[in-house]
Amino acid sequence: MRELVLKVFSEQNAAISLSDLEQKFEKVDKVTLYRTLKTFEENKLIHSINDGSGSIKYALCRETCQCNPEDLHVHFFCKKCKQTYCLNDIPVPAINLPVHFSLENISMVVKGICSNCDK
Amino acid sequence: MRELVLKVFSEQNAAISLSDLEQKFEKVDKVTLYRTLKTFEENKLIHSINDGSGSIKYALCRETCQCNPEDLHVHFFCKKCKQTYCLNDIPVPAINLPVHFSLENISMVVKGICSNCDK
DNA sequence: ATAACATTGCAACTCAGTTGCATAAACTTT
DNA sequence: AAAGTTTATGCAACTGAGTTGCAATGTTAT
Repeated sequence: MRELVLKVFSEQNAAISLSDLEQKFEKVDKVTLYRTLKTFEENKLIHSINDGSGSIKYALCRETCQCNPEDLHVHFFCKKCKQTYCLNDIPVPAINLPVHFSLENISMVVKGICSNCDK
Repeated sequence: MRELVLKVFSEQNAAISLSDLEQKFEKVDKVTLYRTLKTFEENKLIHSINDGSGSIKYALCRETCQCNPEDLHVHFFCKKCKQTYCLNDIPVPAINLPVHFSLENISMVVKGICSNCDK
């Protein structure tokens, strides 16, 4: 099962939600896929993206990714096709936090229209 | 009712979720508060923040805010006190999107420990 | 073959957000 | 002031994502 899920991810260029996954496998239980995603996430094969759409999306991490702040990239949510994309080439800019604020993680999601839908 | 809700917001320095609000008014229906939040948001009195905690938080907009990309500031979610704060003084940095990507909105949420909990 | 462990599926639940409908309150118009 | 219209509130009920417990099935090691 995990191999199949991994295959789906590698063939996909947009991020995937649990229910997206469910629809790719008609006869697999949601819970199985849920747990697969959790396992993958724990092992840093995939990372989760909260794009504000109401469901958490997941996308493959790159080989070197340790999900540290310096590994993070910007995500893009297209309002038209409702897809979320990793902008792997755009790192999340560093932020100067106020004093005594520690940084563990940054999430940056841009909303707009993607190049495909813009035509 | 709306006046009371607005008062809660103005007395609060962290963002508030619907269920936070519910607890501030023991005998007001959740739906009323829900609709109040929606109305406030439409009229740009408050803005919503998706901090990944599972519930949408709201905080007062500043007088001049039109919720345009250039009005946006960074938000901070403290893992310890579970509060979300507007870092009003830290604007969301501009991003160079790939060609043909249009920008409508950016959300930037930093996770870590806030100055209060860091002591 | 048996025991130990891992994976899957079913049912059921939580919790946030949401909608419809009925009632109640507040204005408008005559 | 009475009748009508609009607006606000409350109740019930639902959706959809995410989650948990437990039983059944499959896999691996002894």
